[in-house]
Amino acid sequence: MNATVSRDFSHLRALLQSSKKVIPLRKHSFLFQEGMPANELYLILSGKVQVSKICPDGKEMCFRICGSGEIVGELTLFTNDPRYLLTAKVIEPGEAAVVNKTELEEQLLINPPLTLEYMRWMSKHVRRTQTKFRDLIMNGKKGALYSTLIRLCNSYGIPLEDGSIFIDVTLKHQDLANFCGTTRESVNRMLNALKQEGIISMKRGKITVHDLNYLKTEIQCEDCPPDICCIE
Amino acid sequence: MNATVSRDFSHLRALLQSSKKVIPLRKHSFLFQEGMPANELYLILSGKVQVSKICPDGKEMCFRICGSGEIVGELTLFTNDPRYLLTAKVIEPGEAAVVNKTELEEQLLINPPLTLEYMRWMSKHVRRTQTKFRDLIMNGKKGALYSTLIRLCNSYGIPLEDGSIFIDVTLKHQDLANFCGTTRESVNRMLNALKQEGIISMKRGKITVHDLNYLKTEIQCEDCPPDICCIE
DNA sequence: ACAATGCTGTGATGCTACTCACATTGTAAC
DNA sequence: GTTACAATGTGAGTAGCATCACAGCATTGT
Repeated sequence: MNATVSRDFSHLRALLQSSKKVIPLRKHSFLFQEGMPANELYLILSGKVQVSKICPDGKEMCFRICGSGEIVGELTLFTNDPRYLLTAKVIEPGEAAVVNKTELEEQLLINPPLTLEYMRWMSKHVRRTQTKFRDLIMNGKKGALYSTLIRLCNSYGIPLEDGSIFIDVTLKHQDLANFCGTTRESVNRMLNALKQEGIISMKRGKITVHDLNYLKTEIQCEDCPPDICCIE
Repeated sequence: MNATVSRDFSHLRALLQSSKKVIPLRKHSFLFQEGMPANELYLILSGKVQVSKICPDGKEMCFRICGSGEIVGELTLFTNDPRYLLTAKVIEPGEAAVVNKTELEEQLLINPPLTLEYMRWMSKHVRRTQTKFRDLIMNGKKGALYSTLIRLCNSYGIPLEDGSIFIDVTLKHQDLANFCGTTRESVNRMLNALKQEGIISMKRGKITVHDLNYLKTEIQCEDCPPDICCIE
């Protein structure tokens, strides 16, 4: 994942990294919250940040988990809207580089290679979202969960010797439910069913997927490349 | 809607319109289909085109309906993927301007105002998709349908004297179902319930919404601007 | 170590939405 | 107009999920 980011988006990353301002990410703190004035965006250097939308009725919808090398807060670029629409919560401590929004906008307009990278990145973003759409809506809640697990594998999976994939992110059942648009209880039941079948196992809150193919065939996965089929 | 497009995206539109090649859109024909080599994109001059993804099991997921002034096929820009991922079907005859993909890519890199417009457009795209996500996933199938109706009003609604909104697109129940990720029967039942309540009425396959507010409150609409809350 | 708190597991219950089946209505073609 | 076919309407049965309620564990802080 990070390899992909650095290969394809080296200019963008370099620019963001050149930022002098680095801030610590403290667990459970917010990088930004819905409604806050949006003047900057962030490059995650280490740690993990969860981006989600809080609904008026208290429900939460998770969109992304961002790790090292990923950009957060980009949605306010080139819009008139001066406020964040989403909330970014730190789920694993680390550091982030801070970039001024106006500065980046200016750079993007005069630096063709940078422009190209940014456009390429946005295109990918849109394609990712479309595949996710299909998964979350077309195959019921089971499809939504399986898809989320597959995407977690592609984004944060560490291959083990026996072919299993260890997902190196701590997610509560409630968090998974927020990704899938379902309930904690449903996630719990579905995960337990998968455990029974030996498809997955869990240890200290982290999931290992033993049979990724089972998940893929269940949701009629079309084997889109891992840089499309991931947690955005 | 079209007013918005021309105001915000005049450069982009002008470039696309300067294209010498114009093709007719014949009803039920395809502008492109999934898997076809993608070398060009299109500006709809008149008529309407529906963009959707066909799933392996025969189900269809609709993403957009594009009318005059809108750009179709943009997702292949700046990607290595030489093929269309979606299918564009003509649902109302008209004409489209054809633009070479490579040409547009080159233009985009050397023409800053154009670049700016394109990025702005992509940002909007992503934001639209995010709000749609919440609507389709968080409030059940009723939320999905109501959201689709609201978006249709914003994109293709014609205000009537009595405050009602006439949606000027002919959509079968099955098409609406494809937008919502539900079934024809469910759409039928929900629409009939809305008719009973006097919220909507139908005439020759087209819907008139009499009480848009009812739909909005039912899905906890946060009144996002119409250029975000629309059929993409 | 203990209490307090948060997370996970599980049954019971009811609503939501899908499926299947078929009737009715609308529409296009001849 | 008549016929054929497509689209809509509706009932019955069922699967899928949400909800509520509460018990068992695990983690954290003091």
